[in-house]
Amino acid sequence: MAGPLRSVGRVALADHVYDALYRNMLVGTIAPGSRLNIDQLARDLHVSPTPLRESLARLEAEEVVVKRPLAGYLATPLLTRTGVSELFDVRMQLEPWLAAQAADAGGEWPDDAEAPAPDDDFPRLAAKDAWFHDTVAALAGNGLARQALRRLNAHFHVYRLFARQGELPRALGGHDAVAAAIRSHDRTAAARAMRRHLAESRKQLVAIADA
Amino acid sequence: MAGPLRSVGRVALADHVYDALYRNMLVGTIAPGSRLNIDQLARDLHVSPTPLRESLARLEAEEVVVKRPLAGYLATPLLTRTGVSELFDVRMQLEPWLAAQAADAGGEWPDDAEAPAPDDDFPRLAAKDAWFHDTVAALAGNGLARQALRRLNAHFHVYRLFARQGELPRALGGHDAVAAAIRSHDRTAAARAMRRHLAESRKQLVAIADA
DNA sequence: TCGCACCATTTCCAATACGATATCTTTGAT
DNA sequence: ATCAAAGATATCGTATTGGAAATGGTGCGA
Repeated sequence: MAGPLRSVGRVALADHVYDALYRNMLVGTIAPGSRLNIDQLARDLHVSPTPLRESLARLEAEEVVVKRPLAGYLATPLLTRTGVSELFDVRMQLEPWLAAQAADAGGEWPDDAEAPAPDDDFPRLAAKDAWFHDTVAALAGNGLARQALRRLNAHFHVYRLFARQGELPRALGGHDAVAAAIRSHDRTAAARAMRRHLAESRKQLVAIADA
Repeated sequence: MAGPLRSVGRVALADHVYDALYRNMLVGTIAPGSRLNIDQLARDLHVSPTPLRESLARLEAEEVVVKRPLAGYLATPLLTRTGVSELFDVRMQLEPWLAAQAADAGGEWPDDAEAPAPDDDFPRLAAKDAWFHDTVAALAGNGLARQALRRLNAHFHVYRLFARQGELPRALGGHDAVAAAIRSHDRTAAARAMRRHLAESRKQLVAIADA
């Protein structure tokens, strides 16, 4: 017996390859805009081209890489200033609403929330940031919205921009206010706190992203 | 000048396979929830398994198919009532705003807009619906929002639901009002018209989708 | 010196075959 | 009829091949 028990962990090799590529692009081992040589990557990751191509297809669907037909894949270039602007315009439409929904919902803000620490490195900060926003979406109870938000890869783009400047985000303190509002089930306060947090992040990012 | 001119047409076979699968799922040749046998599909489409796996990986990232590791791919099941509800909640956050932005923007509503006709079949209606909403997003000038909207695959899910009932959507008349408001650059009217249109569609769909 | 065309190399893309492993189905026993 | 085991089937990853296109470098000509 033991039931399905299937979704404990991923089993497909392509999923691990996907994670490896994603992480390497996040931390800059694979630079934005650089070409992705399939054969070379296959050697480096010790896999055959097949799961690699599969991973790249998925990454392409998420706009983490771009595909030039018959010319290979590229790591998606850094967001320009207008790109940052567009990204935060979309987030501004979704996330305050999600925060409000989360405050309404019955669920409670998890206790094991680890606040971003000053000595966190980029990957850890990115993970915590992604976790925070994803948790808000999860509490809101709209799976599709959560997916849509996830697919924006906001933390991915944001942290690559920070990494270029060697600068660290200052706006992550805003997480507390949002969490507090959700905990006290205050709809409008949650939306407002999220709006403030996003506006803060946006301000710092447009200053970083030129062009 | 003249630019690369490269993206005139797709060249990768996997892209054609992707389109074929998508279309077959839209019109019901591949039923919702049915299994997708890779070898069989490869024979039917006269391609090798290689581009098929790539296409399926992309479709999986877009949630058009679901992957059960070591057990193959499934055509995504029909949206349940809560799924429809979630979908339209997200659209309600994005599309009225996009319509308002489109009304603000300098661009004009294209003349060659073909209104949905009563004798259109499902694929044609789905195409026109998708075109309409995508055009609004395009005029809004936010490429990321447009992508995010596209990735929701709203018309895909909606038309599969209609197809099951053999029923045709009644709410497509609302397109006119939105287009008119955009043409006259009336922000609030555009948003309101889009909101009405979505509410109308939603009403008809939740009636169709049980569970 | 600069631009352009040409050519060789590299790379992508698809096809094919095979082995290992997990799942699905069917058969058979209780 | 229910359950379990065994065979059949499919997925998954590997390895390799060949063709076609794009890239990068070289040399010629203006």
